[in-house]
Amino acid sequence: MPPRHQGNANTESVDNYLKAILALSGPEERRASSSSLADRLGVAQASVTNMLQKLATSPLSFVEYERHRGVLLSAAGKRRALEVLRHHRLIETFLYEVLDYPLEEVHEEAERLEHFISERFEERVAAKLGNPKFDPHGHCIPAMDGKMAKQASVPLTELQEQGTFTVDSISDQDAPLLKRLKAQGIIPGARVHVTKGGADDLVLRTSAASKKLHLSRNLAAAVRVRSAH
Amino acid sequence: MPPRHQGNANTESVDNYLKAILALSGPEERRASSSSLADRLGVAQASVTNMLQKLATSPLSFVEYERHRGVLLSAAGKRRALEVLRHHRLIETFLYEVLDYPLEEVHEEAERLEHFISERFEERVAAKLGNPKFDPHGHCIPAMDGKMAKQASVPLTELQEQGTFTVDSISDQDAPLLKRLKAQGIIPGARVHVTKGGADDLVLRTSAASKKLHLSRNLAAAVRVRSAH
DNA sequence: GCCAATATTTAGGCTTGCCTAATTATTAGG
DNA sequence: CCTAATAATTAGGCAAGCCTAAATATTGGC
Repeated sequence: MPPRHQGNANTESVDNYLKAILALSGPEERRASSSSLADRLGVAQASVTNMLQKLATSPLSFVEYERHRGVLLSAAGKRRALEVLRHHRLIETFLYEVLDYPLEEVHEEAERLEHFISERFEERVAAKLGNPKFDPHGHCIPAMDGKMAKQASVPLTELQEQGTFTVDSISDQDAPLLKRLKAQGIIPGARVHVTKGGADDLVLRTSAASKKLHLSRNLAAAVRVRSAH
Repeated sequence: MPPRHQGNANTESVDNYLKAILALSGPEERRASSSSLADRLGVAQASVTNMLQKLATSPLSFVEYERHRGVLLSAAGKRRALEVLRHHRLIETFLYEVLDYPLEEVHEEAERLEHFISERFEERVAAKLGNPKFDPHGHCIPAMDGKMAKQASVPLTELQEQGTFTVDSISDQDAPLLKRLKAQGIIPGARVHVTKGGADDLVLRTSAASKKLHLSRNLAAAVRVRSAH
């Protein structure tokens, strides 16, 4: 059979570009620069330009791209990116809840599998888990129609006042770091009392251990909190 | 980072060639011909020759290949093929047992995912399932060390005598066909009484429905039985 | 408003794995 | 045992995605 050659299909690589654009655009949907994409994806800048040109040209038109001006997801692109994100977070939840993975290992596995599961798999996993709204890092799982709740949390590093907060989510980007947070009881849902809000040395207390904790900027940046109820 | 370029790594494609060679070699470990591989993999013969040459040349040496004489798995190749087969069958079992997939859908999903799961995933799934020995089609799941029980069953089409048998396994290759077998109660473990052994029209009775069943050659070839206890 | 620093794009190449068409081996029949 | 049919290989190409190096835009500082 001749290759489908449908412009530019849903390959793993395309999915990864779309996901990266989604992440870099943020809630305000800023244009993402080629270099930021190259950074995030770990490829050369030229590769990014190349792919963006292909994506922009493709009849599927996942992106709106202008030379030297960065890129933005189209409606179709956003839909696809959110679908992959949904896959990712459902898989993470599944690995954690059903297969008892250690929290810090779910991301890497999900990153690989998200590209290859079928609609049926997605549906069955969601059903098994009771259509969860959040993954084990506390991140919101996009609904099937792509709708996703807005984030009302703030990184620990940007906290304005001291006080008591609930851990909303922790970053999945760095496994060893995540493991350290976990070891100190900083997981989604945990209560933290922040007693010193310096940018470089955050002091807090968790409800688990009553000892004071010092968080480096690194660690603190990986934690988002919201007001405690 | 420079590409690993380690001769010929464990790509999806390589895995599929190794699996196909394993299947075509059979228990007697016959040499597999290029054309049979091309057939099974749905690629051109030239593609097979090409890949076999690469595999044979690679330092990993997964195969023993001789021009015009077909190919055989090396110890390393067999090890790898059995690992992928283990992945495949564990995933099938998992989809069936844990995610409640319809039997006829597990194969296709497993065929895709088998290449991408980690060792951890394999280990966790096996644990969750209690280290199963058989997949839902009745096929033996290779152990971690590659050991696999010998098959003591025979296809319905090669039955010498009439009598009562236990369904050992049913083929996973053709989903619609599998669905028809399932609908007639012919699934692993079912008891069948074969009353007429003609090659083209097999007549039998299952313990479920007491009506007589006629199986076409197609269907019968997809069923393996063993003596009933 | 110009120029250097930085960001981006173009040009040209590479590997993987596939393809078709043409060629060469092997094998089976008379 | 030779030839025709069949099987396998070689030759030459293509698309996807990546790369480096060279060229070109954009931008911030003076």
